[in-house]
Amino acid sequence: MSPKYVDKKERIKAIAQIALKLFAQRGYSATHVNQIADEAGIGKSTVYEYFKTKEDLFFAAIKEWMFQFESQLAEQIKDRKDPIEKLNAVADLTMQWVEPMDPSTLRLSLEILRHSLMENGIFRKRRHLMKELHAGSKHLVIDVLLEGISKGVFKPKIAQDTENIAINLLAYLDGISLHSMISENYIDLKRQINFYMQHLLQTILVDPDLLTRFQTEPAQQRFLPA
Amino acid sequence: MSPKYVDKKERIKAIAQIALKLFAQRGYSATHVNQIADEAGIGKSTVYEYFKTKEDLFFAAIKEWMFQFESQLAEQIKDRKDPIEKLNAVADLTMQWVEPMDPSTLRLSLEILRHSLMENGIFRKRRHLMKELHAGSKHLVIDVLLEGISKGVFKPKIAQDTENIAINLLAYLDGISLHSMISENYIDLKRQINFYMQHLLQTILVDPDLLTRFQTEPAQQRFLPA
DNA sequence: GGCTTTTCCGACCCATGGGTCTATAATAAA
DNA sequence: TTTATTATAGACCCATGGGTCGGAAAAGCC
Repeated sequence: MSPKYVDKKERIKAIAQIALKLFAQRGYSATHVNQIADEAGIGKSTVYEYFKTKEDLFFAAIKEWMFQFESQLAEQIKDRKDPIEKLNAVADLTMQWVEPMDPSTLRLSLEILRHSLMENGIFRKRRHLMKELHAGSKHLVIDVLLEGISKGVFKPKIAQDTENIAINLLAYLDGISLHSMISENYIDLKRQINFYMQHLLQTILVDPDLLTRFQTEPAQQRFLPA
Repeated sequence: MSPKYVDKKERIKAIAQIALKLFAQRGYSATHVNQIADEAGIGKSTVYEYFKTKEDLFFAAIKEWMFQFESQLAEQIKDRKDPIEKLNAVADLTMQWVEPMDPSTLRLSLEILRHSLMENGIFRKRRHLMKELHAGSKHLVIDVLLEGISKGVFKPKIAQDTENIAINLLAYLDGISLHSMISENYIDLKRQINFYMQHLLQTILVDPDLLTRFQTEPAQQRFLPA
């Protein structure tokens, strides 16, 4: 039943994943540590063996969520060679996550937002830890940008701005995803993202003609459902 | 201290207003009935004299919030004569509520969203009561539309669609407000609303030339901050 | 087979906070 | 002034759920 040496990292990850599922279903305060332990088939005390508090567990769960995104992103980037295509991978992956319109995704996003906004929200208290949650994806994007520069596809002078560009892109994708999830009727996610990517590429591409390579349709703005 | 006969309606409203303030500050579960009672300068039991449960109180608070919007809307509509101007009043008022970027507004909106989405959310349980929350504003808009028709400004054939049009307008304003609050940087609320109103008016106006009367600037789309 | 270290968990603790009960204060009416 | 009625709140109840503790079970090591 109880092997003497356990891979703690693995165990923490497993518990966090189960917690993530429940938090996504019921929200933070309606999910009890007991339920998480039950779902994991272990005792509540065991959960507390690996996490100091419920808040820690929640934070770890969200971290796990973001890490999943990050590693999928790394995967996708690895699979493409063209820097433009690699940049596109970020947008594609975002759409893959949002598109299924899984309410869990929306619930989790709201929960994160809530805990960032509320006086005593968990992410409010740990603002200093939040950076590192985004750091992974950010660096992936930065690397793509740098690679693009060295390959002569992106303008050399953006080199000093890679971090800002990465942040802007990821923040935009976060924002537009949330919006899209909240009101599915009003936003054509693909068009919106296309629109942003166009502007971004126009700014950073050495040869704007390359734009046509990925842009499949004219990004006319349409907000209202037909 | 305690007069024998109290205006219950008034008292309910007063308590709901105080509750609203606290809910907006801390969110539902972090606001305790005790705090509400303290803030109101009354005992907790007194609160329970007027509300059966905390959930009832929350619901009443949100109702109060929406009622405030509704009565301000009624006010503004009364003050204008032109049907187009009256329709505009809805958009104007929405902007007035959202513009100050009061975090409370965002927090309340999120809380409502949350309780509509979560498995055991308060608004989930009372879906049947939700209609009546929106009914007031909806009917104000419907009346404006009907008035516009009878004055020959709006097309007669929209008469059968007034309710759908009203719902669409109010839902759009809800959605775009939320979006605007969430990511202040990306959305020019005025332009977005302008854009919607243009389309709406184009659809319902008898004489499209009247459009220029209210449209002050070309609604070019700009998403990215300059 | 002992001995030690690590893992696990059932039982417990206790603060919290939603909700109730009841005695008391207020006051309109007689 | 008395009385009936209503308003109020302090004290209480108790379920809930986060968090702790101490001991048992497992397993590596000799």
